[in-house]
Amino acid sequence: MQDLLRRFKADLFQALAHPTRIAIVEQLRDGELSAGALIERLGIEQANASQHLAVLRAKNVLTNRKVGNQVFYSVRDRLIIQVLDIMRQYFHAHMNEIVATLKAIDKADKARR
Amino acid sequence: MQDLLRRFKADLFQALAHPTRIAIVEQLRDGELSAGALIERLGIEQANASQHLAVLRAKNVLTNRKVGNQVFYSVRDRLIIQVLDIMRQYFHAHMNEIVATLKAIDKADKARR
DNA sequence: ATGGTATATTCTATGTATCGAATATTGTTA
DNA sequence: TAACAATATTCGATACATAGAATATACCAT
Repeated sequence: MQDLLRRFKADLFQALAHPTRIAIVEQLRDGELSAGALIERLGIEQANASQHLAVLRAKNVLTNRKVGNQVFYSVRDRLIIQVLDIMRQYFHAHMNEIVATLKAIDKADKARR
Repeated sequence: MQDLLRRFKADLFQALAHPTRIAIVEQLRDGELSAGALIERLGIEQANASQHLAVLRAKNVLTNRKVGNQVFYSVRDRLIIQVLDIMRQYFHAHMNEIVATLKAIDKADKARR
């Protein structure tokens, strides 16, 4: 059981472990949005957005409701948003090192291209 | 910047997105432990533990200090533990569905073998 | 120096995640 | 019904993550 619980948590973290999916959740912080609105705001491919939304749906991070042609998404439980807020605190607490790390990542990224 | 921040958050979630790594962080909740002690408590391969510890170190979730032959690990910032605590709340809030999901996962796992 | 213990790293095989392109589905409107 | 709009799914290529086996490193004791 303890073990299953850990797998569940890991699964949930996995669901959030992508910048685009974080962006989606952040966009939904203040209420629901249609898939189309999300795509527009994030400026990403429709198929890609839909795939990420599917991940978040599968892990029950988001719920959706259909209204005619459109699908509106919202965050199912604000605890998820709370987690993101703590992450923000964490970020502020460790700004210095983090910025250094980010720069390193960015540099590595550019080198790879 | 907003973008880099999201990548940072995603990275941190990624670091926590494995049951073994969650178990490690949970073991360290009340203070530091040596790598050996962790391995013993979790009952996993030495090399595997070391790899997971490397991930957690790389993302600055853990810090370590050497004492002679041994390396003691601890959680760098209790905010991380707070995140896990919120996950626990989340778990309790959605117990029913989660248990169903876990069973499904388990079943799929067994079918795969 | 030699051997032993604790931990880390590298290698390799396998599985999982991601993207964009193409296609399918569902609902709406003419 | 046909055409269109919004969203979802499937596919194929590439990248990333994981486990275990083998090997390396660091420190201690003799």
